[in-house]
Amino acid sequence: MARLSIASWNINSVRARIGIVERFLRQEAPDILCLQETKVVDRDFPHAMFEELGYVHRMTNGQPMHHGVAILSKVPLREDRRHDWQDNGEARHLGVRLPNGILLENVYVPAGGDIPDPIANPKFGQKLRYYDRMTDWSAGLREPTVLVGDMNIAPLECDVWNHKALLDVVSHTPVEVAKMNDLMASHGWVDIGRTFFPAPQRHYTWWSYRAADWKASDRGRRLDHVWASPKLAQHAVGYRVVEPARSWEKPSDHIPMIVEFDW
DNA sequence: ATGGCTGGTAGAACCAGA
Repeated sequence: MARLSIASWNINSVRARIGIVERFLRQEAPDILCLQETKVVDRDFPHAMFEELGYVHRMTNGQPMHHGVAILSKVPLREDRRHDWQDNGEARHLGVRLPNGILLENVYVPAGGDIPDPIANPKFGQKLRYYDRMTDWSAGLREPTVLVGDMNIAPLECDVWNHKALLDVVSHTPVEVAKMNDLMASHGWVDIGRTFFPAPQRHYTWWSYRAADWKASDRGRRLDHVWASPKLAQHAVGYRVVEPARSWEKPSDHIPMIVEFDW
């Protein structure tokens, strides 16, 4: 049995936060780190720190200004594919095959704008269609797969600080939750986060920058997720988040998650 | 209490995030 740890973090600019990414890697030393919202084109990706810390296998899928994902790894990676589930050229996915043959999918789902109405707000419709296309892909998936990333939906009542107050807020609307449930059912995905922190436990991964004191108000949401194929999920031996990272210097508004497998 | 913030990029009374 070999142990492998995989971290995922929406970093909100990898260049602006290279210092806390290094702090995280020195402290937690995951084998693989999946980043979302890198906000950097591939030729400007800050490779040096990762190289120094032994993350010598790196794949990036960036674009100017927004979005962007990357996988930094101590173990070899083979690129599998880059899905464009919006079909608009945005850099939101990177899939790789690990040395043991397992697939790792790093996803950054669109936020969906402010208004939860696809007519008034086309971005919301795009988000729903993104889930539909992911579901089409997932339904045909036959291999053991780990899916991590910023799914931009907090599905359970206990995934938000106030269920009733957020029912009309993009990320927690019933139509979004239904789309996420369809996606989960299409492959039998196991929600590793809730396997290790069962509902109704408090478990958040994001807090707005706009709160005067994120910890005191604690108006969090669980937007970031780790999923595994049903049989693979039985090999998950650990899952944790690093909540103190939300208070590190110049933090991301998301915190990192780490999942460990024995296989 | 949907924004009181933040980053990228342009050089803005900008955009996007969620």
